[in-house]
Amino acid sequence: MYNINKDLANILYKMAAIYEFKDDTFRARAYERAAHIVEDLPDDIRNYVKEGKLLSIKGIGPGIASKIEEYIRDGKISKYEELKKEVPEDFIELIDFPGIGAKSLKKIYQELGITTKNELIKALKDGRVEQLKGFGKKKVEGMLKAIKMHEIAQRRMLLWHALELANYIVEELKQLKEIRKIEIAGSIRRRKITIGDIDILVVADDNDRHKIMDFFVSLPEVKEVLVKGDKKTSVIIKTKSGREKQVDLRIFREDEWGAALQYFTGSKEHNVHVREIAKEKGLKLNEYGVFKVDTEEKIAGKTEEEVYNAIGLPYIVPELREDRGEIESAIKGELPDLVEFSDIKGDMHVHSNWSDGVNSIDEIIRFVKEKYKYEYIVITDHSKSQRVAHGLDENRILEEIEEIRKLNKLIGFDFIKIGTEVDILLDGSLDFPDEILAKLDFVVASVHSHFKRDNTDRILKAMENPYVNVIGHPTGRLIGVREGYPVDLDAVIKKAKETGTALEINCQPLRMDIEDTWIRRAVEEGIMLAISTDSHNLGSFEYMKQGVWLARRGWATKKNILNTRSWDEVLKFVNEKRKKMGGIPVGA
DNA sequence: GCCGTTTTCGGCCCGACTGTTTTCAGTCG
Repeated sequence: MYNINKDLANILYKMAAIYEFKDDTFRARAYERAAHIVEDLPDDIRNYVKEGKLLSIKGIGPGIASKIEEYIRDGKISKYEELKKEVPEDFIELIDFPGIGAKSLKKIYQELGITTKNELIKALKDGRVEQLKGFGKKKVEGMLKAIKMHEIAQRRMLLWHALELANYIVEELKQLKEIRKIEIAGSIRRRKITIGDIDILVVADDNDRHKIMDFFVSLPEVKEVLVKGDKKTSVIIKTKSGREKQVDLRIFREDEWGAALQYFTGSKEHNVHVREIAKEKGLKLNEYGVFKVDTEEKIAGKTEEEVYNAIGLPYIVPELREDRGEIESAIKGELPDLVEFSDIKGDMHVHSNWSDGVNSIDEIIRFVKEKYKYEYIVITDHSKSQRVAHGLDENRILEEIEEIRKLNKLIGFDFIKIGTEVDILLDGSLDFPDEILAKLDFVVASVHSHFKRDNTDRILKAMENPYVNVIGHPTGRLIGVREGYPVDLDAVIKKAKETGTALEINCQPLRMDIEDTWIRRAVEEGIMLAISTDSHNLGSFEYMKQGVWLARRGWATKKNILNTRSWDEVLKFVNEKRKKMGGIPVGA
């Protein structure tokens, strides 16, 4: 999906970097904050401008607002064009490399006249930088390493993979009996869909710190030690699949645990906001506890609840900690009661070997009934246009319906519901005629072709079909592989509300589609969401958990999620739409 | 550049680690 917000945010980030270079730290911070806000907006920034609401966004004042307006009007920001001339082009990028700071770059620029990345690398290697006052051998090595490492840091890992890696390290560390508590913090704990690095926190006695850190750096997967102290150690881990990731380990005392967890779970923006509130109340919050500023007396720190309560807030779950209004809601006592995995009653998007799934329906039944407490599974094999996926034609799906009826009879109840993932064709019509769709219990409709064009019209038309219950993976994006196709999700949400159609939260690690900010918009509009695994094999059913996490990051409660309902209630949802849009009710 | 039930000016989160230093600046998260 083409997104002007992301482009604008990028420029604001670059302006922040330039101000950092110019030693204008606070202005840099303001731009960085604004960039972050723009990036997070669910709605197109142009709508805020149109409605004159730009200045009502906290963190955007008259200065940045006028630059945003200029960007929308002229496609550029003249101040940025001006600033770019003051800083070598390569350096704007280099400032954001972890391990290289604006101050060092500035000194190298001023004293050596270096302006490009390649010249910089050369000067670092031939000893010119090392001669500068304040620089030395180690520092030069560090900068070279930072340039090399940048690529690793840029390649963010998918949540599911990062979690597997983090869990493995946790299991290794648990061998040490000196570790009394251990927890994964950072963006993994907040369940962000991609992960930069891994933060692990432990509780141990002061005397055991060295032993733990020594053990940590000696793990066979550790490729490089970046820093090693007795409170904090950072390493680069290389996984069997060749992926490299930074892992930080920090050790705390028992009575600091809650403050440490709170601090290192972040987000940075959430923490800054929380600490501002603490400050207003004459309190100081750091990773060791909550303290009274005047007397230095420690008043909280053992648990996260205690930390939040000490500064007058209720506990805020990690998934909400992004400074997207959760603190204001917490103050008002209006935090949502988020959906949980245990609320899930079924999976509404599953492929069997009738199309491109690996397993037979029988195998799926046995596996799912054993492992999950679901009341139903909807089998949604592909329709005929998906030739590569062995999509079913009209005859084959009728055969599949018969097979499912037989299998349900064997287990004594209708555990398997009959569905399809029907292709939305180029003109917005569907790959099955209504007569076939009317025979099914549940219909997922998805776009699988023409990813370059704006697909809003196709999706809106598909939603008007009385038998379409969910729009599958609404944007079609594959994280780090393919941008989503252009689609106006605001229009889709509006149509969903109008027609009684749900939107999917697709749990596949590469998809995680739709994103949290859009889920939140859907929740605000009161439309229904279905968390679905889109499973093609038995292992994929486990992804339901990360779909629930994503929904939680979008502030979804149980009532927003269609598959927290019993099948009778789902049928009501299906039949309401069929009635409203002129279709035949299920089973009629 | 942004923000404000102590402020429209004067603040802007806070501590660990490293390297280059003899007490601290730079950088990170």
